[in-house]
This record gives sequence, structure tokens and C-alpha cells, in this order.
Amino acid sequence: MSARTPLTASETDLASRLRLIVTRLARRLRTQLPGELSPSQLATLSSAERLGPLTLGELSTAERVKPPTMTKIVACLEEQGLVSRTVDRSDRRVARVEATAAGLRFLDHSRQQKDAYLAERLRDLDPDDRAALERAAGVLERLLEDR
Amino acid sequence: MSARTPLTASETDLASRLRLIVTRLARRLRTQLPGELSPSQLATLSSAERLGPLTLGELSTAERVKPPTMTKIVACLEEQGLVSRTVDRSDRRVARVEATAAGLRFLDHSRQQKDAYLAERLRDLDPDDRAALERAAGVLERLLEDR
DNA sequence: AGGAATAGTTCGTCTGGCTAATTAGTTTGG
DNA sequence: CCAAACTAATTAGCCAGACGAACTATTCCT
Repeated sequence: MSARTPLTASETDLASRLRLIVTRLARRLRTQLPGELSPSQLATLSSAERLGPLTLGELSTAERVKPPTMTKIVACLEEQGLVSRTVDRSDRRVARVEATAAGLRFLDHSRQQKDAYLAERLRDLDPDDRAALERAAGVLERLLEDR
Repeated sequence: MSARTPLTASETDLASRLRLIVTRLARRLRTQLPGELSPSQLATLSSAERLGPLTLGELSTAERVKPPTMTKIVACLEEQGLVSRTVDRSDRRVARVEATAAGLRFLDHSRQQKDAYLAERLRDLDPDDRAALERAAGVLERLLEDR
């Protein structure tokens, strides 16, 4: 976490370009879909799907949210039938949260909508611009992997 | 805005990879720096800098926020000495908001911090991975332009 | 068995956004 | 030329989402 040697100008320059791009594009994707679920509800639903059945505690650390908040988020998702809770049989303190079929449908639909926005713009690119994005996507995916 | 021909699988696939990358990275950048200014305060300060002296009304449309909200945001920034307000001489209803020297320093500092997170990770990449990102940055910048 | 630890919830509060109504200043039609 | 209509900003009151502290229920440990 500590700096080893000072960062070069080209390093910080690329970093700040990427930061601007990422934050602006994310904002645009977010505002694209004034969904019926709050951002953290949607994110929680998505985590529940990606990471399989999770306890409330696991969900709250994954979403970087405090336990009381997660309690409310999950309660709301459950009311709408998008997730189900099942108490662990061997430890009845914990409850596992899982996306329901309706939850999966909802996620799928909302992703399609968001993807459509991007895809619509991507289709206008010439092949080697697109290839550049494919390449960068791989690099960034690896970069996001290791913590 | 309407679809011309159905999107191909590779188009939507790249779109959804990019969407995931962008939303996750944005989230990480956001939570990275639990700054002393709220997101919209920071964004407002930044707009005030980028777009020169702006009226409250202009700021509130730029930030997609309602006028009363902008009143509060600006009041808070002014209290901290990061922006200044000057009433228009010819129309005394409007007030123009401008970043002060302290505001500029603050922005500069906070940008450096945010960039540091990314830059730290970018420095571990081999040259052609970095080149791929440079290339992609250009493509995405253009893509964000036309809207 | 009984105390410490753990998962989740409840309660009260704070923050940041909104709408509706208000104030102050400007423009315009009769 | 002045009253009505309009406009910029503010004030007041409300709501949603997040938080910390305290509480309940359950399990673990000796």
C-alpha cells in the first residue's frame, strides 16, 4: 500500500484519464435506468446471485454496508419476492439469502437494458477500436481480480 | 435511439464485460477515498472550477439536482471557504459561484489521491498492457464525447 | 451449566435529497 | 408607470437510506 518510488507523469496521467472515464461512464450507466430498486438493493441482489446463497453478514461485508442496513435491504427484497431467506439448520442464528426465480429474471432484464445502452454505442466503432476495448477489458478484469 | 438491427452476441458480450468493469471499478474508486466532502459537494466544486463562475441555477441543472439542494451544497462549500458567491450587479437575483484558491488546492489534492489508487495498480502492468489501456482510453473518451 | 462470542434485529438519529411555499428582484402590458 | 406575471434563490417540512448503540437469540467453550 505504501509508495515504493514516486509515480511517473505518464503513470498518473493514464490513471487520471481512466478515472474520469470510469466515473463518468458509470454515472451514465447508472442514470440510464431509473430502476424500481435502490442502488444498494440492486447491488445486493446481484451479489446474492453471483456469489450463491450468502448470509446477511457476508452480504453486508461484500456490499460494504453495516449489518442493520443489510437487514433492511434484504427485508425489502424479500417482500418483493426477489430473494428468499432460509435459516441454517445447524446454526439457527444465520440466514442464507438467495435470489429467487423472479429475482433472476429481474436481474437479467435490468442487465439487458444497461448493456443495450453500451452496445448501441459500441456498434459504431471500427473493428480495431473494438479490438482495443476487448484487449483493455482483459487487462482491467485481471487488475480488478487481485484485490 | 431505436435499434436498427439486432445486436450481435459479440457486441452485447463486450458491452456487458465493460459494464461490469466500469461499475465495479467506479465503486472501488468511490469507496477508496471517504473524503471530507460529500460526492455532490465535490462534484459541484469541480463543476464550478471546470465551467467557470456559474449561477446556482446553472449549477443545479449541471449537477442534476433541484435548486434548494444546490442552495445547501453551495452554502456548505462557502462556509468552508472553497467557493465564493458574488451577486450579479445587473440582476441582483442571481449569484455567481466560483472556486476560491483554497477550493482549487482542495480539488487538486483530492484528484491526486484518487489517481494514486489507480496509478499504484497501473505501474505493475507490462508495457503493452499499459499501451492497450492508453488505446482504449482514447476510444472511450471519444465514445463519451458524442452525446 | 454458564459465561463469552456471534448473527441478526430494533431503535433512534443523521444526512442528503425532494416538493411546496416564500421572498426578492425583474420584465411587461394596459 | 405601475400592477401583474415571471424568475432566481431561499426557507420549511418531509422522506429514504445509511449509521451506531443496545438488544435478542443462538452457539461455543471450559
